[in-house]
Amino acid sequence: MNLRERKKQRTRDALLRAALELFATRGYDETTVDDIAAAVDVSQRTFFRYFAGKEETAFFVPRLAEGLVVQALQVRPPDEAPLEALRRAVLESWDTISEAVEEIVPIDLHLRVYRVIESTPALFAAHLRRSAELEEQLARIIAEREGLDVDADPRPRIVVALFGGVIRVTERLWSAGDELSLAGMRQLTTTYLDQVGPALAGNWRTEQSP
Amino acid sequence: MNLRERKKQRTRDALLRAALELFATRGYDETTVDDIAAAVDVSQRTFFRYFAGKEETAFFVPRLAEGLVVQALQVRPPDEAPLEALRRAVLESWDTISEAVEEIVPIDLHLRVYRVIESTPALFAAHLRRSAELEEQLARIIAEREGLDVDADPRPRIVVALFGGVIRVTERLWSAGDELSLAGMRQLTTTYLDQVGPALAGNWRTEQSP
DNA sequence: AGGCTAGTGACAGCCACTGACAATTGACAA
DNA sequence: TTGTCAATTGTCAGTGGCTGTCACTAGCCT
Repeated sequence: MNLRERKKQRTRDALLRAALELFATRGYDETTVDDIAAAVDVSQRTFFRYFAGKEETAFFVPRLAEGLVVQALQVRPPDEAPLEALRRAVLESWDTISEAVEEIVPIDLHLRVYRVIESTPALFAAHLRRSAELEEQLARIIAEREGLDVDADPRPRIVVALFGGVIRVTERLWSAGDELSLAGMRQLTTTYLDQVGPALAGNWRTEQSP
Repeated sequence: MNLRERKKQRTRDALLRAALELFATRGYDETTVDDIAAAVDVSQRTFFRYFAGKEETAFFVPRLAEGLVVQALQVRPPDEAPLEALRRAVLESWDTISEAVEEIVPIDLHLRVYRVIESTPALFAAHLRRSAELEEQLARIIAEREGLDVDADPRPRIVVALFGGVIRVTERLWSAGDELSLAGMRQLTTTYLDQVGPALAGNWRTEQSP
């Protein structure tokens, strides 16, 4: 790796970390691109040469995570039921995420940023859009596993939509609570996914939720 | 109604219609607030006195629609199953929407704008966020119907998430196709909702989708 | 060593949006 | 009717995200 390359890499990482640190402490809207650039002592123009926009920095880790989920789902044994495959793919990817990112961004920092994402309208909206795109990818993979045509058969998209919905509900709850750890997220997710059956079956009034 | 009030109303409607017309023909990003203001011959500042932002104009009709859905769900007989109540509330609200809006915005214009919403990243993201907020409201109503505590029992949010997911899938399909009518939307929605059961049950490979 | 080029900074400009202040216009009472 | 008050509007200036342009500098390669 060149000196030039290394320098670029360092600038990029510095910008990223500075941005996330500022978002986590001061808030997203309260952080200007000039602030970020100043923290790394480069011009604002340089920031925009590394990132397409302020938003992109906030979604650096989520972006990596999405890639991991897709990969994980692709290697799931095809005889698993769709919901089961999705569940395992997500849980697996969380096992990998720390080591995949830690070098560049301390995952603890990301967890703080995640809270900012959930509580900042502009970021939350962007988050949902990214999720929608991810779900489209997942639906295609599921369809392929099952030997179906995504555009002809609604079922892959429906299952993924249900799964994504549950994930989003747990994300909200998790980020609103104070158990900000991967373990906590794991816990919440599994219990919520276990509720899918009960939620869709039977009469709620005759059965208690755990 | 005052002359003053009437004048305000007229300006507001004119801005709204001009904005939607421009979005539908030229595209959202290609339309500046100055364009909209100029089309109505008021200053840009006046536009911002009527609307919090460019985005707000694009979501005028959806906003009304959301209100109708909430209302419709609230008056559903409480002995209906949650998914059934949601389905009927939505279909009912679509019966009402035309007459509720037509005076201000031709519903045909809105359908064209809706396509813009789905195909413009910034608007699509905003749309998803609005949907998330609506789903939260619906979940609370469902919980109340069933005599449950939304924050203690996951099931209301899960059902609503599933329902919302299906709706969003159909919205995408509908806006991507060329049957841009309320009837077409209705049709798609009912058949997709009918697929929820099959999608979650049984083995996909042994059963065909209609 | 010297030419080449990627990376950068400085500057100008667009667009969404906001605050402040002055001018205008409708409302309402004397 | 007229004068006063309050609501509406336009103008101006400024902030922040983002982009194009251009000259300059620092690392690369022969």
